[in-house]
Amino acid sequence: MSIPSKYDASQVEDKWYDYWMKHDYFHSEPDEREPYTIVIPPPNVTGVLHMGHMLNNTIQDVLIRRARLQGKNACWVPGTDHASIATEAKVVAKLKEQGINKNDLTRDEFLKHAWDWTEEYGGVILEQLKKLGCSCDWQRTKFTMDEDMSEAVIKVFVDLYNKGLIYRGYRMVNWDPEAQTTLSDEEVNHVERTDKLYYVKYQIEGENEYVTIATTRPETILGDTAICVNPEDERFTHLKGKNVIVPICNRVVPIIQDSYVDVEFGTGCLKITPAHDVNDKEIGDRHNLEVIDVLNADGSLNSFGMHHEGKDRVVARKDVANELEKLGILTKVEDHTHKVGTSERTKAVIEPRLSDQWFLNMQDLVKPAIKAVLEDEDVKLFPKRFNNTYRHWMENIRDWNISRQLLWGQQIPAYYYGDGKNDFVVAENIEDAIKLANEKLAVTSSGVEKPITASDLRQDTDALDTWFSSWLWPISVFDGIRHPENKEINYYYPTNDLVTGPDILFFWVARMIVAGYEFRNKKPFNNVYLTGLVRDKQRRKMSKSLGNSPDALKLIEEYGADGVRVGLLLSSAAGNDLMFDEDLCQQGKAFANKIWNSFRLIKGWEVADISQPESSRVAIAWFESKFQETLATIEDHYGKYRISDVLMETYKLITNDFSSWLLEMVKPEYQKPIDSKTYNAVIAILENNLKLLHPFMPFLTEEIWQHITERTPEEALIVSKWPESKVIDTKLIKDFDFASEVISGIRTIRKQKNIAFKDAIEMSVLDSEKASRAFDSVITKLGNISELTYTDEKLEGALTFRVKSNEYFVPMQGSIDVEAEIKKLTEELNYTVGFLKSVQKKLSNERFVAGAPEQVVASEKKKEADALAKIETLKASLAGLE
RNA sequence: GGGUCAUUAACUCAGUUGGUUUAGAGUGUUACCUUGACAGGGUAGAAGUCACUGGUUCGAAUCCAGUAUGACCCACCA
Repeated sequence: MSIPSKYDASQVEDKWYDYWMKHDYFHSEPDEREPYTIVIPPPNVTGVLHMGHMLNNTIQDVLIRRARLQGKNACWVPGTDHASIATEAKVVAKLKEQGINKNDLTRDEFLKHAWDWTEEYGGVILEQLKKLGCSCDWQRTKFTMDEDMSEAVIKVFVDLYNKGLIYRGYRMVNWDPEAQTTLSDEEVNHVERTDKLYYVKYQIEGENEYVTIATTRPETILGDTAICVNPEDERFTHLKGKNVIVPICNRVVPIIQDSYVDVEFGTGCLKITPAHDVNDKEIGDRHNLEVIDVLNADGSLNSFGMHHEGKDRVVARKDVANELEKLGILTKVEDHTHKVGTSERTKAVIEPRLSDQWFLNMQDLVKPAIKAVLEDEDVKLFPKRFNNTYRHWMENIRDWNISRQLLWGQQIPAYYYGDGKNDFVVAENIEDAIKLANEKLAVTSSGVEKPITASDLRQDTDALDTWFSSWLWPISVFDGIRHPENKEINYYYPTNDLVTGPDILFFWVARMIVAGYEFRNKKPFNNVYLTGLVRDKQRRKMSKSLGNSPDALKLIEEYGADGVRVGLLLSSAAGNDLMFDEDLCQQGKAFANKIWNSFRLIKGWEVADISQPESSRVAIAWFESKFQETLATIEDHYGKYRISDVLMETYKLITNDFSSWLLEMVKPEYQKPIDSKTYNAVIAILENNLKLLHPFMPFLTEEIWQHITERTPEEALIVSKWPESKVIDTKLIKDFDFASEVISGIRTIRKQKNIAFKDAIEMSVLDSEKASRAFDSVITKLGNISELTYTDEKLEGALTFRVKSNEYFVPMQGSIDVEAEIKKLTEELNYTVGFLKSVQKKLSNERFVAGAPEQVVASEKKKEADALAKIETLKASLAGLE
């Protein structure tokens, strides 16, 4: 069989993915083995793969494949999130294109459209993950709106309501006028921008005097119900108890005093609009002020806007300002830079708005989750510094607004039966609701009227926040809410690792920990690996809006999934941002090709029943130790989630130790056969290398694995066994390092003198080091030394080089460039003398000798002795030349 | 306004509790060699006052304080 010299990923990747799928290697069922579980951070069902997904799913796949090789029962649960606000926005936009207005549709009609959309585009992203090589258990694919998942959400809502933790309240919430829904505090981003600050004077009732206030939002003047000053502010003491006239609407409102007002800011005089500002609302509550809401749900002014009614708030702002100017009471306009809340999803400017919403009281829920992370380290965050962020958020947590004025999501299971504020019941289904409603009526009303039936009940029209379903994800994918004692949840939960971006630490990670303790009394996962953001070369965040994110599938097409995976992981320390550069994928691709060709070389050898050369024997013994050393380092890195370090170690092992050294050492002469003992050992080594590499480059490694020899499906690499740790022969490794320096020396001389490798040379050694001779056969082979001899005295008229204090002589015919030799020796001497000085400086410092640990002093003395010995040989050589 | 993190070679990053050579890796770069594994491979080399200023110490890239620059997070000053 001839093997192509170029590795072609496109020919290989789909083949092996199908093969693994066909043999169910991604699928997991509970058994007696130790489980290793990851639940995927479910991407938006209608989303497409971007670089962030590629990064964190590659990491998850690395972890899961390694666990599988370690013989654990590896289970990676994939799925998607219904992402209520984002998906609904897309559906609404699509309907609009078709000339359909959402408001003309019934709830069921709209949901039908949304489901159609989900079925059409949903899951595209999961197909893309397959291209990346992700070994998810696809039989377990979940969607946050699956019937069982929704049931769990509803059950949890009812449970929390019955515990008194969920309540309905008329509160100031974040209103997104574009999506026309409320948002939780976490969904609001504060962005800096420069607006106008308008100074407006209000007339004091019955007097020809004015007070001036400053506002960025003149349109809300129409909702003013007071003017407020600081009671300490002497400039305004004379105004106490007086009223002012609100411009335009000419409402008479009181001047009140509250210490909230900052004397320094603006005019020191604050207009109070309780309906449109959180602080104003609080002040209003303290002073029993009227609340006048001037805005409609879409952000336009309502009838309180008078002749500005119907105008959008932004338009109205200018118009009102103009009107104020005409009235001659706009005294000043200046630029003002401040932070404005915007919607995370729609980017619309958020309006604080009073409305009836559902809230979850977080105060007590959060307690076990704080303890778990910060005190017990039951859940560990990587990198650890996120503990601080976590603490800050958790300790300052406020009640969670969980209702959304959306249709796409789990409908809130509250049923209203009357007009009163408390005429509702919360139940998992309508039957329970009827029962509960009747019970409640029997208690509250004296005369029993006719019993309530289904038609008397109206279900709350709001849906739940998306995160109210995804916070259950690690539990609900195993049906642990509905059936808390089922076999799966008991086996797979808590999961092992969670890999996600720090941007959803609050949205999701923290809330999952809360949910875990509340509903299972157990953490949802042991470790959280927070990846960095993927940035471009100019350090900009990769985002759709900037258009700087490369097309994931195109990258895979060009470099192969393995190449892209390697490219992404080559430089991504946990929690640090990743500067993505396509060149790294190119490096990944070249690496794949390199491994492919090393395999080609081995496969091309003819094997014969001949004796094993000493050089091969020792080379193999060395590599086996080197491999073990690397394996130990790798295990350590894995334990610390230093995934890119794992990859770099593996990369060096394969390109340096394996390809550049081992293969060169055991390579038979051209067109001569290799002995079977060496061949078999090299194959075994190659197989172990493939195992280390498989988590990173699953396709390439499986391809080579299957090329090495015929394998049954059970013998596939993906389900083979991770290499065992053995004792490391450190002496052998050290001896080899020494030998490799000798070989380097020979190569340097060959290069300087232009001696072709095919011309054998002699070499003799003055072995003051008493160096190990274990690798002499290797030195002879790789240096092409015809005769290696040990001598007691310097060899005149030869080229020399030194390793430590050993001297090596290569006799030369013809003249030697004495000048160059002297120069070289002098340079080396100077360096060594300089080095000696720095060591001696330390040693002559009494306080160092007295203060430093014995071990350190000893090592410094050894350095001194080594340097002195080397200087001696250098000086002697120089003297010989001159 | 509060907080977290970063700043080491041209680039991307290591450098673990201060002491294994006068700071490392991968990529890139330079010179030469090589067309019998390798969209290349090999060999050798160049390249860094470890952001800055002080301090602690026998000894600091590493610990402390401050400064500068950048990034991110949190926060209801109109």
